[in-house]
Amino acid sequence: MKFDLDKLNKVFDNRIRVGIMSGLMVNESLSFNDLKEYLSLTDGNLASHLKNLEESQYITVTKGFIGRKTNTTYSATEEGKMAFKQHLTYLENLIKELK
Amino acid sequence: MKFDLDKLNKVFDNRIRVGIMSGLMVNESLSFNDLKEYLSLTDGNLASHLKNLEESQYITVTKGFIGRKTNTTYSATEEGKMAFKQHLTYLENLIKELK
DNA sequence: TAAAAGTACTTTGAATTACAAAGTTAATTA
DNA sequence: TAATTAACTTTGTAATTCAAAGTACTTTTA
Repeated sequence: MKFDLDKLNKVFDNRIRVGIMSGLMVNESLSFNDLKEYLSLTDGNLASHLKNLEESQYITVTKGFIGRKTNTTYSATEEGKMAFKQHLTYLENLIKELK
Repeated sequence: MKFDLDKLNKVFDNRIRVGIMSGLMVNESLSFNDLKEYLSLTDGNLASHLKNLEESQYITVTKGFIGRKTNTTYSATEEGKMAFKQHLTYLENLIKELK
């Protein structure tokens, strides 16, 4: 039997990106500061993981305002949601096998 | 709400180590070559991930023979099994929340 | 109106991690 | 005795991760 490593998505091989994605699966969108607080990260670290997810086309970025303050929000794309679900499904199957 | 990153075990933040552990959850023990074939890895890469898991005390190493050939086998420790289960349980809860 | 603070980054640099490839040791089989 | 096998270790490079500092722009506060 072979274990197909490629079924586990490399993008999600990181706890922070898993955290971002699960936030964005439950919430239609989250702001930079929401995510920063949600995950207790520094600006730079958060920004770099968001960039990674954006480059993978798993999230989209929308720049807007709340009142007069800038407000950037992030949402999971359909592709991102599917990829994340697939990743979790594969892990879920692992779990089942182990029981 | 906060996402507790520490509930996701850093040791399992890697596909190869997840693969090794799930192999060792299902099989009482596996040889170096079993694992090498199971995961399609080079010797060096496999050895380094095994070392990581051993240092984390999640697996044990037993050096023996099959006939006259050397045969090293690896097994998950109780601690390793628990840690891996906990990791997967936390992911499982994530999955549930997303449904 | 000048200074301080907030938002959302980017840049820099260091530390850690991952990985392939080659080398090693010791036994074994052709 | 030469080649093969097992299980590594070493070496070196590339990629990843992360904090901290810097930036640009706007807004609020003193």
